[in-house]
Amino acid sequence: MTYHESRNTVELHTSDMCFSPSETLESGQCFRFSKKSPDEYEVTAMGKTLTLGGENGKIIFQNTTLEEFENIWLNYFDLKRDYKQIQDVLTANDIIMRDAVDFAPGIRILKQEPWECLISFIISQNNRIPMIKQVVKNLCERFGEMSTDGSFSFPSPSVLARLHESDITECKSGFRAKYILDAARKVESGEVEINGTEKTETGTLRENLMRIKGVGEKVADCVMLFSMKRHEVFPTDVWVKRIMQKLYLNGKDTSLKEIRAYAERRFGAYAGFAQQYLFHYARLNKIV
DNA sequence: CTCCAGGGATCAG
DNA sequence: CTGATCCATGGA
Repeated sequence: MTYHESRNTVELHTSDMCFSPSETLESGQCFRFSKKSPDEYEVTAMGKTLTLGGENGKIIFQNTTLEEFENIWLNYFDLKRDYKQIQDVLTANDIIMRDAVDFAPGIRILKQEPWECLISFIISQNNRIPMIKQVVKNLCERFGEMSTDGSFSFPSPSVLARLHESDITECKSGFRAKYILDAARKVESGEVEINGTEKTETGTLRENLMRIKGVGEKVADCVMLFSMKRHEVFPTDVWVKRIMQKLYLNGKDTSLKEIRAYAERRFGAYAGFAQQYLFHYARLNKIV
């Protein structure tokens, strides 16, 4: 992997072809991005707005510098990790995973900011991706701070904690407004720690997150996988449940708990990567 | 009109 | 502990 800067853009060259901006962004991990052209996405994250595009080993990062690329985007897109090795392990003796990986080999597991990720996945419950994006956008535009480039920051826990539930409902969050408020209060007060949790054991971290109203196992696992590098967890939603039952469990109706346990046993330390390949595969192929 | 969405809280058994 | 029902909102 090599990269170089020229005129406010950074070009990234990879030989393994395990990074696709579209596959990564469209795989349902993050919600503040938009498609600018068939091959260009605008992402707002880490307090920055980035435009990126390209496929097949050559990715262009616009509106950034070499320093910013190395300090922020390399980490955010998890570009230092060897995904070829992960795919090799997952697809060894697994024809199902072979198909899922081949369908979108360019998916990366992002390293998002925990607070934004937490609120995003609280909003995600019983909701659809376009609506989740809209609510997140509303929160940012109403309560975030506008930066010089005109984009909005994600509002901090202290800002949201001081709001009334009705302020949040106006962002079209529906019944989740009280959950967002509870999350803001518990993070703001320090009752639930979401930063500097690297040393916390995954099970303990999950229990802590679930002290927030509106955070169950699935939301907690998404937050841990997409913002805390807990790659051994296997967030089990309806899509993952359906595809696991269909492809791995002979179509037998199986509880979420059992599916999660089965997957964590089968995929081990790479369960989170497997989950993301399977989710994207199931959703875009409309597998029932 | 009805049905449902990257679930979870609540309540019944 | 497991299963059913409800939840705001908007698009199909």
